[in-house]
Amino acid sequence: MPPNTALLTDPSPPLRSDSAVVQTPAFSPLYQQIKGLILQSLQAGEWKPGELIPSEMELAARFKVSQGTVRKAIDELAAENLVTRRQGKGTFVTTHNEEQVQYRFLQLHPDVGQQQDEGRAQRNIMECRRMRASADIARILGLRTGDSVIHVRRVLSFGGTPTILEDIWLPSQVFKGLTAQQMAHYPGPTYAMFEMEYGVRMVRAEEKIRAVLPDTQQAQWLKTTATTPLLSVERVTYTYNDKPMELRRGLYLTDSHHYRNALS
Amino acid sequence: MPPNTALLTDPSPPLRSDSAVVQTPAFSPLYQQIKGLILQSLQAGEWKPGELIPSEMELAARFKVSQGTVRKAIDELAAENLVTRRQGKGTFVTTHNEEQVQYRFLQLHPDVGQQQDEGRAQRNIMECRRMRASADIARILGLRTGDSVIHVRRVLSFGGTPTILEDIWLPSQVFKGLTAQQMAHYPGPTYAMFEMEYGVRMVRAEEKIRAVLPDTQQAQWLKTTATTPLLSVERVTYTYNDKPMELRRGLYLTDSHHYRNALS
DNA sequence: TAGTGGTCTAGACCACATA
DNA sequence: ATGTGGTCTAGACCACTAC
Repeated sequence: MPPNTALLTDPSPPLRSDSAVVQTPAFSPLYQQIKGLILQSLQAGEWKPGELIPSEMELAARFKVSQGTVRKAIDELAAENLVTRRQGKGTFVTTHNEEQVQYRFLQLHPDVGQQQDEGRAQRNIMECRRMRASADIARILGLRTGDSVIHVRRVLSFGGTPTILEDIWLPSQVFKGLTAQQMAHYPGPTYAMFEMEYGVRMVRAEEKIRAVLPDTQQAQWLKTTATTPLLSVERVTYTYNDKPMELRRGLYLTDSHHYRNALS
Repeated sequence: MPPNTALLTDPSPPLRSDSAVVQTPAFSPLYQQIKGLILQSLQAGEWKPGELIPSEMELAARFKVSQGTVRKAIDELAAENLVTRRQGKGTFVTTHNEEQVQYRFLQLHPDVGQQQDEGRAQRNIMECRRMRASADIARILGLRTGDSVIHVRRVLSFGGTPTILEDIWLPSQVFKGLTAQQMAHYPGPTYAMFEMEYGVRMVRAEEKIRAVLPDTQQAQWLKTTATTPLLSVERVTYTYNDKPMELRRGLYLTDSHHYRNALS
């Protein structure tokens, strides 16, 4: 069988939404096409977060390619943290819940002490209501100015010390009916709640970090002074297809915590 | 040929310096062993930064394994940025020089403007001399308190604006004879100079970030005020075998720049 | 045209988990 | 005992680069 023609019988239109870059005649290796098809199934919710996806052999049969090709496709998905392989058990859809790697996107760590003790952060929801998106928030979320968004403001405390003040904006259309109760009482990461309650899987994020001083109101919320410098962390969180689904603007108190980053 | 026995004829002692974790009888896949051998050659300087390493076929013949096994070993080295593959040309030892990805470890980006215009940063060396390592610097660099280290203090300016104040500590034994002239006048990243002049390849780094206020002296150097919050970035840079070879403590002015980070 | 890395296949066997 | 992913091999062909 000639390569690169196998999947043209598949009823999926050639939606190559990679980027706006002009590509050469769009050569795409077979395993990339397979990866795209698996991605579509993930997006469509055929397999839900935490669930087992079909074995490599099954997928190979389904797509009429060799197991090795499916393997390479899954390898890339695993490298992007979209699925998780477990030897002897199978391949699972990655979830923000029930891993030891909870709080994947939170890089703030205590200066001393064992591990991510953040699991038991106290959440204080100060606000949770719909509003109209300002121009810059709309732009970042890919909405139009004035579109409805949900605004959440909360304080996270570790060991009784207020440490993170966060403003979160979410598109109302997707997170319809989100309440302060949900934000406060869901056991586990907020992103796990988004998966369970709204079927939204956050797969990656980008952060811009600065040093700032809080205004008096912010300083009060964090029980600190207006002369205590804070980390300003703006996070844009993306779901499938590089679609932005959340904007967070956080202020981190770094007296006894630090933001950790590994470079390679 | 039974797998996992192929390389025992090689004159390399089983230096498995992975971690202090107790491992099960130390099963190691063939490709990992190959990876280790290639790594040893990189460390030993058999192939220098920027140079072409032997083709997959040659390495396969040398190690008496299949090309596919060598490929998997190189795949991992490429994923760790230790080598760079270029289709049709070969596999090259990654260098901090002569890439478009210069300044690999510098995450500070201008808020506006095209790309990493940082290439033409002005470097102002304020200090470069040997000193005795304090307890905490010695600990971080894996030295003993009082061992000789070279201390460099410099200011980086972008477009005429002082933006980064950095203190750098390096083990004197390795960077013997480093001068302020070298630090100031080498064209290209400092890490490229370390490769060329001292044969030290920095392969990864870890950063701890906080928000701080400068003291009056630091504020003067950055031509700012003592009430302007700054990013404090402590970077430990590692060469092969997870050996720490540099400590940097930087203060970043984030008025018109931000620290960027991608999470996945 | 020759050589490189990149893709694809097929089959064998190993390690791990579960029943 | 069975099924999963993990490793290893061998060979074929493709795409890119250089000569």
